[in-house]
Amino acid sequence: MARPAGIKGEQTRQRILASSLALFARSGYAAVSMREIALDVGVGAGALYNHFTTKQHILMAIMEDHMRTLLSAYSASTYSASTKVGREDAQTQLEAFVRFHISYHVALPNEVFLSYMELRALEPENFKIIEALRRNYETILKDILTLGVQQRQMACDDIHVGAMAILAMLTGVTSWFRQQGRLTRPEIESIYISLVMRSVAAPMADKIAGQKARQNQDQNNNRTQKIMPIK
Amino acid sequence: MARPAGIKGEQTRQRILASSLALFARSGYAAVSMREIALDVGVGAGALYNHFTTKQHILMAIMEDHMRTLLSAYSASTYSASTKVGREDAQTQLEAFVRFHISYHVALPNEVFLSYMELRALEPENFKIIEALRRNYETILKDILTLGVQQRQMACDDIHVGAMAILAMLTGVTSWFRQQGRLTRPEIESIYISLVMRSVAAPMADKIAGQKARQNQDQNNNRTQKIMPIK
DNA sequence: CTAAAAAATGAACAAACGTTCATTTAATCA
DNA sequence: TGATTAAATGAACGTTTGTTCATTTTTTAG
Repeated sequence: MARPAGIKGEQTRQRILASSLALFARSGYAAVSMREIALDVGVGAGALYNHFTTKQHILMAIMEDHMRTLLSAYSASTYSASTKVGREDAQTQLEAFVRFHISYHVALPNEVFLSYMELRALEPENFKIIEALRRNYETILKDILTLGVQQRQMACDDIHVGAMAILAMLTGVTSWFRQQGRLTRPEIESIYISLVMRSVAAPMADKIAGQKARQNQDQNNNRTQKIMPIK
Repeated sequence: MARPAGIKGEQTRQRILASSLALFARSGYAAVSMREIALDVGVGAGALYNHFTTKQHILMAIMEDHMRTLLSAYSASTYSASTKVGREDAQTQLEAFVRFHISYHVALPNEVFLSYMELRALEPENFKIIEALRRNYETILKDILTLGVQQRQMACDDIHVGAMAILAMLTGVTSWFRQQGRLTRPEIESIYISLVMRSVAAPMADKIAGQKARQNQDQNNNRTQKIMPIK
C-alpha cells in the first residue's frame, strides 16, 4: 500500500484533472472537497499533492488548458480553411465562427461551463490570466463584426454589445443541450447560424417592417482591438 | 448584550436576505459561511437561526422571492399596457418583453445572477420549485414566438431553441453591464431590441443575401405550452 | 547493485464549517 | 405588574475542510 506498480505520474495527473472537471462542473468548485476528488480518482487525499500544490492549482490548470486549447483550435480551424483564398468575407467568417463555437461547446460542455461559472473562484492573479485569454476569444468575434460593418454586409449598433450578445446566446447552448436530445448537433448549428446571421444582417434597400432601430454605426466605439499574445 | 432595543424581527430578516444576496452573488453559495453573513448583518451567527432554519432556507427564500416577483412584475407590466387594445400583435409583445427583461435584469443584477448560477446549490425539491417558476417565465417568450410564427410576422426554425437563445442573450447582459458604464440602460435596450427583433424577423418576399437557413417551421414541435400556476 | 527520486499511504493538524443551546434582555399581553 | 414570547448572545458540538508529513514501495539513474 505505497507506490503502485506500473504507474506513471502523468496518468494520475490527468485522472485528477478529469475527475475534478466533472465534480467542479456538477457541484461547483467550493462545494467539492479534495477528498471527494481523491475518492473519484481512486487514490488517497494526500496523493493529490504530488501533482498539484493546492486545490486552486487544479482549477487553474483546467481553465487555462481549456482556454488555450479553445484559442488554438479556432486558429487551426480557420488556418486550414483560409489558405485557399486568403481572408474570406465577414459573413463567411461569422458563419464559420458560429459553427466552430457551437461544435466546440457542445463537445466539451463541462470545460466551457466550468470556465464560465467558476471565474469568481479564481484568485486575483489567476483571474487576470483567464480573463485575458477570454478577451482574446471575444476579440475574434468583434473583429469579424467590425469587418462586416466596414464591408456593409452587417449592421450592428454597437460592436461590443453585439459580440457579448452573440457569445451569450451561443454559449447558453451548453445549459440545455443534451447528447440524446430532440435535436442533433448539426441541426442546432443551423438554427443558431440562422439566428446569429439575421441578428446582425445589414438591412436591404427596401426597409424591413417594424424596424425602427437606430442605425448609427457609432464608428468611434467600434475600434478593432488587436489580440494580445498571452505567454 | 442580548435583545437590542427597538428591533422588530422582520427588519433583521430582510437584512439577512440582503446581505446573503450580495455575498452569495459575489462568492457563490458554498463559499459563503453563516458567520460571514452574520458579520455583514452585524449580528452573531446564532441569531440567523431565529429567522431561517438552515442556510439552504436563506438561498431558497431569495430565489423564490425573485422568481415570483419577476413573474408578477411582468404580468403587471403587460396588464396595464394591454387593457387598451386587448391583445397586441406578436412583434409589439416581443419588443415589450425584451424591454421588460433588460430593465428588470439591469435593475436587479444580483438576484438574476444568483438565481441562474446557484440552481445547483438547491436541494432537489427546492430545485424543482424554482425550475418550474423559471419554465413559466420561458413559456411567456415561447408563446410570443409561437404567435409571431402563426401570424407570419416572425420566422423561427425551432421555438424552443429560439427562446433559449434569446433568453441567454438577454440574461447575459448582467455579466458585463455596469451602472456607470459607457452605455445607458435605454441605449442597451434599443440595441438588444434591434438584435432580437432581427434574429426572428420574417424574411421579406425578396430573399436576403446569403440566407440559406432552412425555413421548415416544424409546427409539430412548436406546441404552445400553458403556464402552470405554482402555489 | 545501490542510491535517489517518484508515487502513494494514512494519520495528523489547526482552522472553519453549519448548527444547537443555555442564557440574557426587550417587547408584548394577560 | 407579572408571565410569556421574541430577539440576540457567545460558547460549544461534532464534522469537515485544505494541507502536511513520516513512512513505504516502486521506478529510475549512476
